[in-house]
Amino acid sequence: MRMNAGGQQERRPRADVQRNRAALLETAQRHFLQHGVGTSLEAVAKEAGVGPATLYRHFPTREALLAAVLQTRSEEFVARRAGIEQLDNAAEALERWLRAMEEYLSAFSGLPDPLMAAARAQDPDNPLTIPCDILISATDQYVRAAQRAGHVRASVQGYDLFLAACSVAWIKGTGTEEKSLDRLRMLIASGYREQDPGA
Amino acid sequence: MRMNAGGQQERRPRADVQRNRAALLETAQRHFLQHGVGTSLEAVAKEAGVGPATLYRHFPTREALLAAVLQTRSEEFVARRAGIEQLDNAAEALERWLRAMEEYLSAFSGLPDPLMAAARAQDPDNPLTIPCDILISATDQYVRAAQRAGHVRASVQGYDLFLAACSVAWIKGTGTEEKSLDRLRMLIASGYREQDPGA
DNA sequence: ACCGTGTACGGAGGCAGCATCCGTTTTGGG
DNA sequence: CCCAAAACGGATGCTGCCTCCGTACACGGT
Repeated sequence: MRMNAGGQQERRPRADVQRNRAALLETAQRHFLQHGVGTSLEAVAKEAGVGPATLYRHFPTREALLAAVLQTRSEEFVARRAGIEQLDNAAEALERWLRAMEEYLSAFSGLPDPLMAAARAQDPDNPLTIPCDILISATDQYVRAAQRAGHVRASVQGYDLFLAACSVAWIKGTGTEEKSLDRLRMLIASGYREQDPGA
Repeated sequence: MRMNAGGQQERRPRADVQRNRAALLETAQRHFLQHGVGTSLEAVAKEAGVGPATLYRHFPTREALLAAVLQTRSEEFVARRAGIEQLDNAAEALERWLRAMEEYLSAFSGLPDPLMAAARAQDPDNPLTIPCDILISATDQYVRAAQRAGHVRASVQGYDLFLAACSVAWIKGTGTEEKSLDRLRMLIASGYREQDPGA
């Protein structure tokens, strides 16, 4: 008899459960991309071909659905991170990481809001808390490395740049044009970079 | 006979209209302060002692109500601006202006979103467009003055710092603690300030 | 003081989205 | 093939948005 870690009976997951879950994730991702994180969950359920109750059974809250969709998206993201970690230039690694994170955060319009809420509350029941903490601690790593190499001011913390990336992602989500965003990114970069003393 | 600018008959505004409008504005401000810009308009109407239709007749959209409430709030704001303009230190004037604007923008949680939408769309029908444009052009003034005095990098535009202020206000609205906000403000200030060449 | 006009009011109602309950269907092990 | 457990999904109640339309009230004139 199948047993799980807790010593209870284990059954192979039912086929319809997996099917529905996959359909929901796929549809939800499309709707999040198109209409932002505030999209109608009823519409998602209908388009996925399930009733509303099925959606809520799989994902009790909007945040849970969001976290699950982000999970599927994070594969590409971690691959990108692996590429970044091979860089020996800590300053460029930080820069690329921030950009990657910003793109991740602006995947769906409105995504930064629930993420910030999760980052603040530290509620273990909020499914977004974990991905959020990962982002913050990773940023801190890159910042420390760049600081050791003398590229970043000592007063800067990883969390600060996480906030900055969230900000840029938020602004991006409001539809601001790319040119303005670029100038804002430059402004932030000027803010955290150690001024070159050899000039 | 009373005439208005268009040459049409003019009547003194009815007493109940003014009363209702004032009650709505007062109640709306309280609700915006307490629950953010997304607060229930039905609840506002009920607490102001009027029907929903009366609210919508006075303020056809949520943005219209928001703009009217902001209007009443802006008196204190312009007074503050008058105080700033008397400063002869352009760098400090800019700094104080940015801080004043940030506080104005974070008066109600969620306020930056509709404001950014108005800033982007430039829709003349959106009642938030005008206050928004005022903020942007004022920021530009302060930036130019500070640049003439050599305190701010030439690459920085007023709109950039408007965006930055919106960002900080947005983050503030998500409930981030003041300590983190201060570090973010420092980061931004380091970003726009001209590095002192005499060091 | 009263009256008529036109302006403003507000309850009722249609609509959309959220979240849940419970009778029914599906699934897969025995 | 059967049956118990598991999952499904339509129906439902709720809240908030916004509008329509019959009613009440305020104001200017007499």
